[in-house]
Amino acid sequence: MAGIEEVAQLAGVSTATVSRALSGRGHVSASSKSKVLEAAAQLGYVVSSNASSLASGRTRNIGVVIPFLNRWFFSSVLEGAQGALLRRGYDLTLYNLSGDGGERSSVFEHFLLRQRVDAVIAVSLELTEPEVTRLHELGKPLVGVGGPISGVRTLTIDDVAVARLATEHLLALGHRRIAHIGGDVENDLDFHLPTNRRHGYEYALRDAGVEVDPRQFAPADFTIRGGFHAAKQLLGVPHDRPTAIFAASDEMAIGSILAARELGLVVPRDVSIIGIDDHDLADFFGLSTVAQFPRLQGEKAVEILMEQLEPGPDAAVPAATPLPFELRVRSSTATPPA
Amino acid sequence: MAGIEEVAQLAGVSTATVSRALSGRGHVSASSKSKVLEAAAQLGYVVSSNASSLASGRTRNIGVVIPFLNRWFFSSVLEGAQGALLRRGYDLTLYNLSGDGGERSSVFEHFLLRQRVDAVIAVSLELTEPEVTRLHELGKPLVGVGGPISGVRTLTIDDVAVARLATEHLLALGHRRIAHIGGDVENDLDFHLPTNRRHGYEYALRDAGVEVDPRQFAPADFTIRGGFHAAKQLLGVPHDRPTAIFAASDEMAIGSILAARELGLVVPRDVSIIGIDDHDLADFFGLSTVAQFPRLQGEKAVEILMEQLEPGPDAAVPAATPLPFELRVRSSTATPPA
DNA sequence: CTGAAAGCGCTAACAG
DNA sequence: CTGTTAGCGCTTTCAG
Repeated sequence: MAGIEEVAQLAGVSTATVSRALSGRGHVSASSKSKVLEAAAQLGYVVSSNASSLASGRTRNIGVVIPFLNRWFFSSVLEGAQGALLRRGYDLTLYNLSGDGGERSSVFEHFLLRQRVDAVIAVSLELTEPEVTRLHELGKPLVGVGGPISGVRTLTIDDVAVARLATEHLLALGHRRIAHIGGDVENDLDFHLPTNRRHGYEYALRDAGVEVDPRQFAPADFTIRGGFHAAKQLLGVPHDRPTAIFAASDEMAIGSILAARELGLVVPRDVSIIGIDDHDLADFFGLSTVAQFPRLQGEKAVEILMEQLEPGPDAAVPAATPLPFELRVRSSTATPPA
Repeated sequence: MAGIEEVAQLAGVSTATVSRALSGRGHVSASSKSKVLEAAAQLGYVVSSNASSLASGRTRNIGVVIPFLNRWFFSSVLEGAQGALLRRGYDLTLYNLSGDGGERSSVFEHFLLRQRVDAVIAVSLELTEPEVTRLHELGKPLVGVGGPISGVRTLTIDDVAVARLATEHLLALGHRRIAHIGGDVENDLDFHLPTNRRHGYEYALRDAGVEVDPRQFAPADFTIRGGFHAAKQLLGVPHDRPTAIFAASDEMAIGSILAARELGLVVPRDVSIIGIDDHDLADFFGLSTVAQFPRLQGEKAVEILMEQLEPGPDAAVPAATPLPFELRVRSSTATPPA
């Protein structure tokens, strides 16, 4: 491992100049710069991130705290963030808080405070007041994705609007008996999301003059299996079966499609089904859905942090830009049976 | 942020003693230790990882290089590794090489050389000779999971044996016309895996005196969709339809189940289907499979590295322990139709 | 634009 | 068992 000194010697300049040339901060003449670059390349020199961090106080490393790795939304956000960081020369250190409070507090009390990260991205985690405060005290920017954190810049789609759009799609097709599979409010890390989606559904119905029937709601856990069982309940009734189901996630919607099939129902002839996400499998199942773009959300989170960490000339944090979503109509929705 | 000096002062000892007490290396009297611990707790002191790393040469951080985040096997390995590291006080920095060679070389030439990691776990990546050499030169231990890297300790299930077991399960039930959905050798990052599984399948057939028929093979990309299309081909033939399908992954097996259903075939009455993995969804689909345990593989990779990084008294790297796998018979396999 | 030099906060000999 | 002290390798004032 060549050190900065060797590079300086080979380039015929001081270590200070090498540092400036390589990091881009401070002015260096073009000729010095090219000499340094060449010398560094020749020696295969790479800065020691520790020495650099210690001296500068910046780590070029971002912490991502995330509750699941094996769910589409989460892995997509992670992928987006990782890619965006890699492009900017940043590392990503991962904290997967699948577990209990013990793991969680250890991450906050130990890991994040080790000065190993410049900033934190919290995905679908409702941080507590002290957790947020602690990070702020350390001067670490924090941005949330997917769960509202009070007092913190957070990227979330407008869940109410998304759910409303999905429901309105069904209403426009002529459906009136529309069931909803949503989250189990008791058991969710982030109870806002299912609640908001349910509200969007209810607003849409009311606006259309359709009464909200609590029997047309079934809770599930956002998985295919959960959606399957919930849909079985909803579709298994002997009378007044719903003609459509709006599921709060694509996975539950896919479970619903499978449940419908098992009950001998043809989708969309006998029942229409729509979800939210535009999951990898949505296209395969011909599922109509409202797409959100989690990868983009991960990338955007990085952009926001970068503007705080390395304020550019183009200034101005793009305030609360609303996140995009988009209705994708496929073959799981149609007019209700006559 | 309190520093080590303040802790030393409060505890009435030197910084060296604080360092020793907190890191556990070197002897410290019980009384000093408890004073230090208390002082540290009181001040909310946490070591600066950079300063510590710079001085000691150890980072307590492991790099994980992985090609996918959104596939069950990969996210499970990652989860296992993350958990095991967290428990030991290590961080995990993630390098997701979904992309082309550019990204890849940048990770190897830049990121991994920044001295930010003590060791590397490479998941299903065939590292090139120079990449391995480079890491070795730096004295960074390296362990592979899931793809054979020449000259490197690698954790992989015995793919031949696993495939053989799955196939033998079908043979034992009385099947003779057994199709196989495997990898597309052209397009795989790791072509060994599909090849080995195909070999296992063929060996099992031969040992049972069944001729291998190349028309009973269909390539796919390890996804549900891919398995669906491949199975359609295999099951759609008008004559001599296979009575069983062995898919090289559960996702492809699930695709096959869906394809069979669409063709009006009842599983397992008309066709038996078995996969490999024990994917999250396997149970839901009643899929018989050979379970591998990717989480465990991630954890084990960490253990191996730890023994190199912090050689314990219990010494001895547990050499090439074979990884466990296990036949799980559910409801997708049965005797062939009469 | 460039160089000299003072640390960044901790660890690891080395003495004692 | 504990304190003293010299760095770890780089960045960044501060002069020039």
